[in-house]
Amino acid sequence: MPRKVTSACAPKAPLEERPLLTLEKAGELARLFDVLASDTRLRLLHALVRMDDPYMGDLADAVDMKPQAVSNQLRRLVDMGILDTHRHGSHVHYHFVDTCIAKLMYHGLCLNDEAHAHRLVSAG
Amino acid sequence: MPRKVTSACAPKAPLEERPLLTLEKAGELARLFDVLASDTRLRLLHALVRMDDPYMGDLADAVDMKPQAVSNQLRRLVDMGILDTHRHGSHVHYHFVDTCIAKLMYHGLCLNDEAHAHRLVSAG
DNA sequence: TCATCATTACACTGAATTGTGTATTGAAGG
DNA sequence: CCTTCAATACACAATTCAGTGTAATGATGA
Repeated sequence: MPRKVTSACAPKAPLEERPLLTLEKAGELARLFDVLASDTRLRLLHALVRMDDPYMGDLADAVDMKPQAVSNQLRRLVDMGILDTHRHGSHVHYHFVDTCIAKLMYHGLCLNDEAHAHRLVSAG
Repeated sequence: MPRKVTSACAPKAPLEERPLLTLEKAGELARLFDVLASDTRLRLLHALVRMDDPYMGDLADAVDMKPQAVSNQLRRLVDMGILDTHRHGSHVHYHFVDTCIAKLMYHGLCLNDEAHAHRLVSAG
């Protein structure tokens, strides 16, 4: 079995052709989106994309929040399998396990911009 | 006003090149993802993609939930600007305002599948 | 107008989440 | 060994949210 880093999402059957999401599948997916359903986590993830191998303190500075709060959220992201860590001296660095989550964030951002434009057009 | 369904998201600057999300922007985006951070809403949206112009009762049947609960969630989706409604007799039909949200769901689903495969490979 | 059914509004309960404050762990350096 | 600082664990208070049960609205048909 080839050891391959997934950076793109494999093409799958479109939504219309899939059987209705089971409760279990829907629950998994909901937990995934829930990761991105927080302004704090979104900003942390964005900071991670922008910075090069930052450690926790860097991220706390970037989002201007207390280390405890940032550590809490980062731990959630690690538990979810979104991020991974490695120590360097007394500092703990964070990095993405899979960049797909960033792509998802990007898609959401585009959609949000679209919605804004749409509203401006239709509502004036 | 031309009746046009927007189905593609405009290309934008990649995440790395954008300034760090402001609290406001991050909040908007978080609310967007929060819509998809619920197994019930995901299944309702999926049912909407699969069915042709369903009304509330259809959707309640599809997800096997009480009409009140379904109506609550649908109302949230309408308030968010994700769905729109039109009456047909005593029935209220729901449809997407913009299919981008479905694309986002699709991306999330792919990512979830990928993560599963990944886990199977690395953890055995 | 009246009866009936579909849909929605409203108040409520239980569960989950976030950031805070405090205490603890862990590593670097004298 | 001891001090110092980074990072985390833990309990707590405030907030948010989903589904339930009941009541109200709205349309259909006699």
